[in-house]
Amino acid sequence: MDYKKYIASKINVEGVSVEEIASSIALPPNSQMGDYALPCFKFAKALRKSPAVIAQDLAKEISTDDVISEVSAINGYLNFKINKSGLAREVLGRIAQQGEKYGSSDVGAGRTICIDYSSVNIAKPFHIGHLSTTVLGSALYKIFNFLGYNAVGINHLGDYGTQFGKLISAYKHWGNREEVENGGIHAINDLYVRFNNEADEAMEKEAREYFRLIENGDKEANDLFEWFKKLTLEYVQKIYDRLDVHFDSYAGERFYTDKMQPVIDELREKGLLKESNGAQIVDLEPYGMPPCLILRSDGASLYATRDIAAAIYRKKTYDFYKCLYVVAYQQNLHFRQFFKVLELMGKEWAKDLVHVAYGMVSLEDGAMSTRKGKVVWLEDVISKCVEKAYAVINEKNPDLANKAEIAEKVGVGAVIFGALYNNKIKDITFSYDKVLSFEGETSVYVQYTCARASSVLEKAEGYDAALPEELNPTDEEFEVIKTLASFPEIVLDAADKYEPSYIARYSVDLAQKFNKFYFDCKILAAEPGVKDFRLLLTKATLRVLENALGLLGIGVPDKM
RNA sequence: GCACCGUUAGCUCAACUGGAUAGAGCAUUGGUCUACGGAACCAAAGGCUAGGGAUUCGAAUUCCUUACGGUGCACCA
Repeated sequence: MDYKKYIASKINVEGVSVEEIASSIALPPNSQMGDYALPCFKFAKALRKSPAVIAQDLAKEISTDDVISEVSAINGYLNFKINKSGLAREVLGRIAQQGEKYGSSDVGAGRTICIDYSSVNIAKPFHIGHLSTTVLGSALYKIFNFLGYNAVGINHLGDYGTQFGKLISAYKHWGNREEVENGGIHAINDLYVRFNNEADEAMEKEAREYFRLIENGDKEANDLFEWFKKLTLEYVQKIYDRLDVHFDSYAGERFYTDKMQPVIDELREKGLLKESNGAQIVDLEPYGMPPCLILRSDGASLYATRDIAAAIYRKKTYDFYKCLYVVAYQQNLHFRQFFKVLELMGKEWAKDLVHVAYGMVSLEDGAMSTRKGKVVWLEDVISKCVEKAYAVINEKNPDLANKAEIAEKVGVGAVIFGALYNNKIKDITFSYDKVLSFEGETSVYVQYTCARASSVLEKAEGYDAALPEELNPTDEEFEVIKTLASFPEIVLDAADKYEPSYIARYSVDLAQKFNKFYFDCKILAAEPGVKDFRLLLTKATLRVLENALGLLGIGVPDKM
């Protein structure tokens, strides 16, 4: 039940629609005032009465019922308290019935949403800079699916470019099969780094030649490239498995090689292409942007060319409702440019392309630099976190059966949660201290809350799942109930703003309220009727915390 | 130089999108149920929301401006 809408339907203000009123309804700063509030200031002009008088008049008109238990007017606000027993019954009933579907919806039914995220580069290991796009995109993928959309996860592989010519050149000079097989992606990366440090003019020339050979289908060059690609994908798949990240397509840059010419033809046909300093560009001066480069002066295509081709291909293939690009804000201009080019080409769907921009990751002593070896590899961060989780479990709960499995959930959860807890636009300074902190606003805190709840439920050994007619929740209980009730709205907001952090914060908020309840109210020792209610509340909280963390890709152990 | 983003407690961040007394965590100090898991709970202290102007009944939130920081601006992706 939508309480805002219900309340709005009872309020009659001349010339204002029910929807408008519903959207004006806010939550009071503290629950002594009420559960919902309508500020009456904006009606003052139209009604030619003071807000305080309006609120008082409205308060007189509205009768209480089995939903609204109290109406009051304070300082121009119309405050509502809702029937606690009714809300508690309704919410707990719904969670019990919907279970892991609680919070989901069918608002997205029939709509496809493409999400381009993670987009690994072939031959480059994952460092913490890749974490944001991967877990943000993955969370959005899960959230949109949860809301009934058909989400399509796309890993737009970075598998095209002169760097692969460099890599082959480096391999031919310094590498060998055995070393690469054993060393995997890091061995490949070392070769690439060495090329950048040591290559002379001759090798640079050779690299360009190798790249040309890949393009022209040369067998040896392509076999090497495919081998590097295979090793890369095997390596990243292990990380994706641990992070619970999935894709429906791995169509990367190379996939669009033969799809760019039609784009160039179309641009030329529509008179958008212009020559400038030997290159082919789309002039974006009228829109206050630098030109978008389509072809280099040597005729080669560019980043934007492929992205335009990819967008057209995705529209044709998936007929998306929206297409998201989860890419750092560094590339803001690039997205604005090629979105504009598509618009100029007459693609009315260009408005459905969204750059979901997020902040950058740096190290405490400055920006990361692969060449200087100033990098933090993602697999190292994950291992350290899992190791620490294992150590803590060993200390606090040495007799647990499946410690390694639990440590994996806790450690990996901390890595994901740390990347999703803040607004995505904020820059992050990576520090092990922060990631390894297991107290306060962390996934570990939420998981711990779940373990407590599980433990209580286990000890309860059965209870009456039917709620008594009349519940009189305490303040602590009611705070939990209200928070449980708001989950579906939080999921919608998170999708609307492309902000998984809303869900991460919600999970901490719910856990805090539950812990307060847990501390203040005895569950197992409570009198029979109350005990059943509290157990149901505990079970519902556990369910919703699992749903929330699940949307972020974080598992919940029942003991830890 | 131009454009975009950011600036809130000692630190890291919130603030339901313009609403009531700006809230959490960490760190500091002091406390807590003879426990259903102390990875918890409570409390104290900590704020001219970077500065200035404007709009509004009402601004951390919108607009203008200044400062500081980040990012980007033609053949890399």
